[in-house]
Amino acid sequence: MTLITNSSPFYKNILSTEFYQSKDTLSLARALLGKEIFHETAEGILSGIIVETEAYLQNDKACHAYKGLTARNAPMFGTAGTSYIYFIYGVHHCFNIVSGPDGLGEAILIRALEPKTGLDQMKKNRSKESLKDLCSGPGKLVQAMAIDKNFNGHSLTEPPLFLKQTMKEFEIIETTRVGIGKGKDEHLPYRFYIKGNKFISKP
DNA sequence: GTAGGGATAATCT
DNA sequence: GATTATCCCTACG
Repeated sequence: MTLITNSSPFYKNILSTEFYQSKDTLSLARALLGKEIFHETAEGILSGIIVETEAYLQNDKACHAYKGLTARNAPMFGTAGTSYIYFIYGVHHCFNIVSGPDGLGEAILIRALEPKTGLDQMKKNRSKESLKDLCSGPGKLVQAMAIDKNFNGHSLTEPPLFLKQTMKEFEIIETTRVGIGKGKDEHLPYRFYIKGNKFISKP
């Protein structure tokens, strides 16, 4: 295993707290597209580029924080740029990036990644061979990237789990969110993805 | 290739 | 006791 020190070029271009705090949640959901998530694990480095996001705002009925602070959603009220991870359907975890000022319960769900680094390890984690099956959904990417609930509340400006700038260029498609029930603000156009990218969870 | 439904448990009422 | 920001397998064209 390669030893990486804090002065390594590998840590250049890590997105700072200022990046997350300088935007409202909808703007950040767009800005996160094209950024690359890295996870340093014992089995090596895993990474993927964010190709699909969904925003959840405080005054939005589908938001976990809509009814206020609880034990589960507490990280959503913390500092922008920390992670919020929850368990859903008794089966899957979902990975979110907290947004908005402290005390406001907003976050962005990461719905899909384009796998980049550590492809063999991701295939093992997922028991799938096709690249399209590795990260094309919120539950899938958490499994592929070996993210677990211990990262709930982790600052994404620090290893071993962090985001970096990339040079990617693309067009953004805006549409409605996935899996939102009736009467829960399901019509809001809070889902964003990279036009033409084949690694999104659905068109 | 697509549609339908079951799995499964933390969280909140 | 109901609900849930999902995934995967099976059945059928």
